[in-house]
Amino acid sequence: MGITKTEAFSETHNEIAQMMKALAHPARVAIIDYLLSVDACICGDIVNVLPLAQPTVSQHLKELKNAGLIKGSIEGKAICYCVEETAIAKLQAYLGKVSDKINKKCC
Amino acid sequence: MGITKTEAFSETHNEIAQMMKALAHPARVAIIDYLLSVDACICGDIVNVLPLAQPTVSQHLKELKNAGLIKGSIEGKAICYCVEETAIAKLQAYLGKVSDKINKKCC
DNA sequence: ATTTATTATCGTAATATTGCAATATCAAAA
DNA sequence: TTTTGATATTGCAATATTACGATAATAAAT
Repeated sequence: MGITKTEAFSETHNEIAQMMKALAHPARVAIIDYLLSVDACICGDIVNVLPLAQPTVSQHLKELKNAGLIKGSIEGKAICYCVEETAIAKLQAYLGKVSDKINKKCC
Repeated sequence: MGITKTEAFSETHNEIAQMMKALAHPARVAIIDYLLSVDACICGDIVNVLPLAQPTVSQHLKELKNAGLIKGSIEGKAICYCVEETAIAKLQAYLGKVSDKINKKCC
């Protein structure tokens, strides 16, 4: 099939999965890293930094935005992107809970 | 195409992406959660808990194992799975770094 | 040795993702 | 208003993922 049985899972599980999915591609991880490497919003040069064509980068940016991991504000003829704190915090919270629950009596 | 340009990205970015990908499906997040909900290794009933057929669950378990997120040890005619601390720690470390770098002078 | 219980693999269909060329859009600048 | 520069959208081909029925493999129990 290729279709995920979304309805069959809890909203939380779906939400976490969706954010993880946004980071499930090296290009998107690279984009996040690049946005953070400069300590300001980035307008422009994302495309020049990545080994991908402009439409492909645009697509990846869209996915990151849809998942709520970055936000973009129009700045003249360019668009400034930066990382969304909230989403990262959510992922951290989730992994924190996972980490807490390990160690108990397992393996 | 549908093929990721893996070689074009750093090893780190690829490694992070791969682990994120393992959690990029609600079924796999649910599996992790279930493994943690019982504070011991789980032999058996993973299939009964998930709304998916046995082959599908087996496939998801395989992906989690390949990504290093869980480990499984043969226990008689069953297999015991539990979450791999190391992988979770790596993801936490990554998100920690991301989180640290935000906040500076952005948006 | 057969049965039983549990997990893995194979094969396959349906859908999703990745990547890019071509093209469109949109706002500033000339 | 035409050009220019930056990003988005469309369309398409190649590959990946998801899901499951059928079947195999494995090890304990009978």
